[in-house]
Amino acid sequence: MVNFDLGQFINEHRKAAGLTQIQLADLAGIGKTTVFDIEKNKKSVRWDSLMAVLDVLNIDVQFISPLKK
Amino acid sequence: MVNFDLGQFINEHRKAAGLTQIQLADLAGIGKTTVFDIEKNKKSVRWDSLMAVLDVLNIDVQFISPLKK
DNA sequence: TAAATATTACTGCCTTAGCGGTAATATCTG
DNA sequence: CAGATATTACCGCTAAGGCAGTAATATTTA
Repeated sequence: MVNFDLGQFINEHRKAAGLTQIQLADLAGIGKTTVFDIEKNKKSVRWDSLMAVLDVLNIDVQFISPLKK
Repeated sequence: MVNFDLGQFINEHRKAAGLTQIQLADLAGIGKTTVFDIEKNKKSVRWDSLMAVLDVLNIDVQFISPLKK
């Protein structure tokens, strides 16, 4: 997961879903600017904004640690 | 990953690491208030703040989707 | 129990993410 | 190519996240 390009990952999934940035923004309930920022790997976006996008694109998030849970 | 309690997950890892909230905040380069908010599952925190905490605690993030990568 | 430490909560200030509107490119499509 | 569509970029405004300081509880430890 080092240097993982989340922006590109999301971009690919958005296009695979046949959505424009504006459509994705509307579905996620956020602004188009934020979608653009996320795909450009802006790190200071809000966690819930990112989650909303991942949810629309059916992308799951997993937290892995040596202290397996 | 439905209804995953990230706040508690982080709380457990912080204690396993023997860190107080203030120590974790300092190591992550963020304020103690933010660490508190994260452990309380505040969703509107910034993505980079959360990442900084996960990094200190050696927790990896993985994004999973049907369109396997 | 008492003292020390940690967590939770609240306050006010400052910074900035998020936003829509707009426009300039870039890309797709007939 | 020309038109339509999409992406990228920039602009101010506003709401709210982040912060240190402080204090009230809660927890731990001697």
